[in-house]
Amino acid sequence: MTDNPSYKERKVITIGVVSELTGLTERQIRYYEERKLIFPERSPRGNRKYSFADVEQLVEIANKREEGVQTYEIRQDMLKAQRLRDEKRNRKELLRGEINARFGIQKN
Amino acid sequence: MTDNPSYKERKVITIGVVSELTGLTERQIRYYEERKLIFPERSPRGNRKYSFADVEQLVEIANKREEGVQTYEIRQDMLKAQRLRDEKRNRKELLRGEINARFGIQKN
DNA sequence: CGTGTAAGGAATTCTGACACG
DNA sequence: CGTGTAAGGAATTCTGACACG
Repeated sequence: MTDNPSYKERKVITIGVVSELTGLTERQIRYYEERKLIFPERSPRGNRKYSFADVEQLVEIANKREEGVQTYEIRQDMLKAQRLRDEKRNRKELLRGEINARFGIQKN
Repeated sequence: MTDNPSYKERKVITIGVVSELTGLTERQIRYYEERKLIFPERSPRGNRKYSFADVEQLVEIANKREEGVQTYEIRQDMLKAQRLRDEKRNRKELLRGEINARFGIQKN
């Protein structure tokens, strides 16, 4: 209620706390950012801030890494999943557009 | 899913971020703790950690303060609200007990 | 009472780099 | 490639205290 109720997405957690939460070292967390697996925000001074969603993402990355999956592969999988989500969304919009074309504009 | 999905209650936010989020100074935030209006956890070293629920609580406190309400009164209101919640819970349990006494133990 | 501030110290975080493998 | 570590600096946080009102 403060301003945005999506507690899961708000980037408010510092790297030290993320380290505690995930069991990863700060070095690892920064490295995964370098490999474009995670995208923290920055405070005015430059301190990284993560969301709970980021924390979960990091746990998944950690699991993959334990299985020996390289960061490059993890990134490829992420991109693929992203593409699938985008396509799905696009198909939905396309369908909506067709419906509107035939039956006219209507809310919802 | 990491371990506890209650993002709203997890105490993971440092005082600096809470200050940004609420607009309160760190001095004020610490003072409200001294007056028992807010109860952060502590990191191993002693750094305060707050939840989103705490942040919302602080915003409410800030509003009350702007209206001129003193911290003591705010605390009294909090305690009263807590008592009401407790009583409600107790009445519920009492009722459950009576039902069980008459109709025997049953789950739920 | 509620809040600002200067004080001193300890822990945090950041970046770039060297190391190993 | 993925991670550890020492390096140096800047920002963060903590406590206890003095100040004002």
